[in-house]
Amino acid sequence: MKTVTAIARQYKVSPDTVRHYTKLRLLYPLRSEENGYRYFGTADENRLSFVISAKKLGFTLKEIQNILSTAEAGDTPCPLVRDLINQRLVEIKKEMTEAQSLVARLEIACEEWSDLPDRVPSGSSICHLIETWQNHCIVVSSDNASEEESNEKT
Amino acid sequence: MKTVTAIARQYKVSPDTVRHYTKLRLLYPLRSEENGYRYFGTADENRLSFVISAKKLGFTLKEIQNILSTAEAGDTPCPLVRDLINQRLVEIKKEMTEAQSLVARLEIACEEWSDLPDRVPSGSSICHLIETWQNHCIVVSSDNASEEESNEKT
DNA sequence: TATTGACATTGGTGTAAGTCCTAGGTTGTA
DNA sequence: TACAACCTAGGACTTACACCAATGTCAATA
Repeated sequence: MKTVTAIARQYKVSPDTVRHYTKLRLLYPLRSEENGYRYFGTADENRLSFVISAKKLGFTLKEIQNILSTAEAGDTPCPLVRDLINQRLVEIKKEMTEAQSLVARLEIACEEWSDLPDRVPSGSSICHLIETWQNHCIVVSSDNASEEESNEKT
Repeated sequence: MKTVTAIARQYKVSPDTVRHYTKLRLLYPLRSEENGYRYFGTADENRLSFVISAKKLGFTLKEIQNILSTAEAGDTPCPLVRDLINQRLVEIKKEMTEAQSLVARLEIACEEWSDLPDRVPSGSSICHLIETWQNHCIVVSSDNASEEESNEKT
């Protein structure tokens, strides 16, 4: 049975985060009748571990809540939760691919930026970094002109 | 010269986001004297494009602000900004590696979860998903016990 | 035993990066 | 001229916390 700080330290999150998750019922520690302290057991440790990982995959706490309560019902995931997870997995894979190319571009742009020490601000283009960035962007932005995602209300 | 909605639509963000960035001086459109409308030129388009990408790499708007103003000073990046970028690049590469293994684990755990339809809640372990998750976690969590990152105040 | 220091509690405020809403002004097309 | 689709400002709401302040608890030590 661990206290807030103990479990927080172990999982490398802040005590405030642990309290926050407890408030949202992602964790449900025992409560000492005596002093009101929260005490966390191994079930909570496992939940916390899952929450942390799921967050890294971009799930919101609400979604994680959803997944956990379904999971703890003991049965198979309901189609809704299955879809939620699978959608997120597809998304994150896409994001990772994009991030990879962005990393590459930023590395190039940043290098070229510092390799052009005294180029005079040449009228139209003031910013070397952005300029270089755009140069290495052309391929990406051209197939950017396609359809897909909108920014409507859900 | 594009209006808020026009540029927002082009870069697949919300008009509110564009206004937000404008308020933070990440973009600086012309303002019509007549009706107060914001009008964005190609320089702003380039900035917006950079902001969006940088955000995907996990930079905060404040950091992006910082990078942009240094960059637009026309010279090479100051060591501070260089460090900022390089640190973030290192971090994101780490995060991506971790995310990859998390994706793999979640896929496995989720599959096994739905493949165990009617296992009776067996006393101690109520949750199939978490259980499976933990099983595939052991390797990771064992070298988790090392030193490194703390959660102190900066 | 008294006193530290490091913990615990609640409740409240602050932050980032937006979203959403209200209330009203503008523009362009039918 | 009416209507849809835009524009403005301002303020409230959201998520996932962080950071107080005031106060209570506990274990070790002087």
